[in-house]
Amino acid sequence: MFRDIAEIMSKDFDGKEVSIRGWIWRTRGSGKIVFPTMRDPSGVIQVTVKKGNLPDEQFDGALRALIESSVEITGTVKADDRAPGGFEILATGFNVVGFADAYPIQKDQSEEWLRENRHLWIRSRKMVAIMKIRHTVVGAIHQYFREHGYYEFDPPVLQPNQCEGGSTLFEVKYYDMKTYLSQTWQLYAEAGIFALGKIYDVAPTFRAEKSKTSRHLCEFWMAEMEAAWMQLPEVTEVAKEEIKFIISEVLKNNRAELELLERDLSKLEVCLEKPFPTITYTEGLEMLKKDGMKVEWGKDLRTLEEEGIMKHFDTPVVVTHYPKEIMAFYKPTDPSAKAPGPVAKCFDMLAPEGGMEIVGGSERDTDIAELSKYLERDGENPANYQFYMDLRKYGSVPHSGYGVGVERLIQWICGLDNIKDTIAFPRTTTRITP
RNA sequence: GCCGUCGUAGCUCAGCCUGGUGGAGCGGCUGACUGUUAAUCAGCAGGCCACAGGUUCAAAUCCUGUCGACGGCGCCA
Repeated sequence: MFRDIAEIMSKDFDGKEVSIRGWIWRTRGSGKIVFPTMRDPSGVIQVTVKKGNLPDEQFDGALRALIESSVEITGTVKADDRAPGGFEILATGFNVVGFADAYPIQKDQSEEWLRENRHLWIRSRKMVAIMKIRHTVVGAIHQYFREHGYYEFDPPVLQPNQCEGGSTLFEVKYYDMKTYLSQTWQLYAEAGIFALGKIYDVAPTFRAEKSKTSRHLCEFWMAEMEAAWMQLPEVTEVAKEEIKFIISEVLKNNRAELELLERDLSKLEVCLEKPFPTITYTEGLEMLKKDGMKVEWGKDLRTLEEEGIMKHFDTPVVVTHYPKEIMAFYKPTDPSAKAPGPVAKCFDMLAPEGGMEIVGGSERDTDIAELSKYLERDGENPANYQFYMDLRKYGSVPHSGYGVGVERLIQWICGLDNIKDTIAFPRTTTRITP
């Protein structure tokens, strides 16, 4: 019976014989003794292989096996202060299943090299920790929505229309026609709510933005929700509650991983203790003006400005009511809002420690004339949105939704410099391999 | 799209300013060592100096162009 390494790193196993299997993480040897440190998905443990304790050909195998060789080991667990982690296995059997070539990833590595060798780098302790946290985050999203009466609803990935701006679409050959990879599920979600009421999904999203930043991927996962009858004030509260739940699940399940990533846990814990504030775009600008920043009403918040606003907060913040003119066509004007110009019933959620946008959402416009006007503004033909307009003709209701950038959320939760580390195989403007 | 940085051994880099026989560390291989934590010590192998032109007696080094990678901005999640 093979056991997980994490399981045997305790006093209960001290002195007992165990078998493990995994890969050589580090190794060091002399003519008579070898110290391979083994890893498996659960953890690492040092193994001590002494000549004479096992057949000579197995000792020779231990001496010859390079990093990442796959091995089955039998031996006795011993507490030993000289071993990293406090426990080691004194080997009596060492069966090399697959000898590894010289491993290309060593101690001095450039970011570029690690991306070139991502298929191997995901074995690293750092990537394993991040992928385990990702597992918790995505699981929490499903759990949150299912426990709150939402149905999972899957939209098509191949879509004929734009939604967030035509220049950022990936075009796909579709028999003798052309179509595009999904930028959002939104148009289809707005149809789905008339059947299911409250829906959500977690799905891949494709945007051909030419963004070369540490916060952008061309292929990323978006966790979206859409709900009939829901209006802006309510939907922002749903978003806050969802994010809070995700953070609590990560803190509950992934403390060891966060510590391995050297994440300051207090930055996450404070988010469970306090409510997330809601401010308007206009109020945000006032804060920036008080800080001496030059800002102009009517322009979108830039990275610098989002960072400036978030200096005042240590939890995520919802910013509502951005200027109507700079928003996507489906975000409706809020006639009752007090602002220097027309503003939309929309919101972003900004993360602390830098002001990254982790959520974007809005109420959806139900006025066919308004929708047509703003589609034309964007150079689109409203006739191509027949099905979308139909939704306003057959029992229209107020409704709202938002999308969470899964990788952005993970990046902030893990405290990572670069979003490319939040996903096993990142797709960027310049990389589609491995 | 704009701005910036960088392409030299399998990896990480020095050398370039001031042109003159290509260097180090790590990794690999051989050998020594029965407690290593990025082991140590001795030796060996390993290079179209991104590519293409140009200047020069002579180019990794100077000039021009191309390609590639990375980062920042804008835009977005």
